[in-house]
Amino acid sequence: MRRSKPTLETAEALSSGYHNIGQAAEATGVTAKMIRHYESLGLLSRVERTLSNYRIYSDRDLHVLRFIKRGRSLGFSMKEIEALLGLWQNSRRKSIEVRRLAARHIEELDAKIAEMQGMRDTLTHLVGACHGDHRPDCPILEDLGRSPLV
Amino acid sequence: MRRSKPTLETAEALSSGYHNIGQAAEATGVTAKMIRHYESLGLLSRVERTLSNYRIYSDRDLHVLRFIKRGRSLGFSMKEIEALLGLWQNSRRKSIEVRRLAARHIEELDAKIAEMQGMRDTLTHLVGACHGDHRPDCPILEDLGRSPLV
DNA sequence: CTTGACCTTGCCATCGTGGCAACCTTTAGC
DNA sequence: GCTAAAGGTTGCCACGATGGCAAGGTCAAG
Repeated sequence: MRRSKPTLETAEALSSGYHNIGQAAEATGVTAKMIRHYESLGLLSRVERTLSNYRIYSDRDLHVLRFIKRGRSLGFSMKEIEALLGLWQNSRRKSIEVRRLAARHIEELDAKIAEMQGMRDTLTHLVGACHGDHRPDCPILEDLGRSPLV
Repeated sequence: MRRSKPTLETAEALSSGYHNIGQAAEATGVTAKMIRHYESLGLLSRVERTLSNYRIYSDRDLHVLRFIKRGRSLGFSMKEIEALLGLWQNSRRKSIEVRRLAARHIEELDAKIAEMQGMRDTLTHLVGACHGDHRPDCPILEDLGRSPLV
């Protein structure tokens, strides 16, 4: 069974509201590479293909990609984003589940922030104590090299 | 040329101030795995071996391992630690080089902290606006799913 | 001599992303 | 219609720091 229009389907798709991966990348700010990656993670349901095997994306797919991008920019892991996407697409979700997930993420952020602030404060103190000239003496190295550390 | 004491060398080494990898790990809090890894990165100069191919570590090696561990706990990358170790072991170093390295690291920490605080603040706001009950409505998902985002 | 603890090397996995290679398809210019 | 450029396809390797596992060698105690 031969098609009357050999390989035109790509043009068809693009002119009827669909986008190829480059257009999707530009429209969402997600690189083509990562779009394929998210598909492989199962975050984009059943991506359609043209006759010539090009991926085509609907506006809904772009919406999902922006969702992922926004989730990443808020520091969510791919696993968390997967869960959030599931909730987003489930009209019978309970908002408390979303909030729990976000609250847990805030806790993780707070822990990391506190850890890094501790590093920064220690380093700031050490840098302040280092005269920083041509001489070798340096409290920073003394801290790092102090033996037992305990 | 045969040795008079066949494979005793390991015991010899351990009884003359040297440590095998397990002892070094326990003494420094660095896992045996990571000790080998740091060696492969060239951070531990020429690690000695016993006749039976066991690594043996001097007190100086343990000192280096503690230096690395402390550097990691301050958030330095392995590359930065490599540089710091070089300065530490160079008696003709200039303290300004050490301070520059540390100051740059503080800037990176500050940037990451600011980024994560931004995430946390946004999320805290969203979580505060989410009633978090059995209903599906949720400002968190609305933020993630808001189309153009812009 | 056996057993268990500990050492050796080497490979795979994580997580999110980038890069490259080899090859196929579409598009634009001539 | 041919050709070249642009852009799509898959697949593999890399990062950074760490963990895990497997297969084998070694050591110390019973």
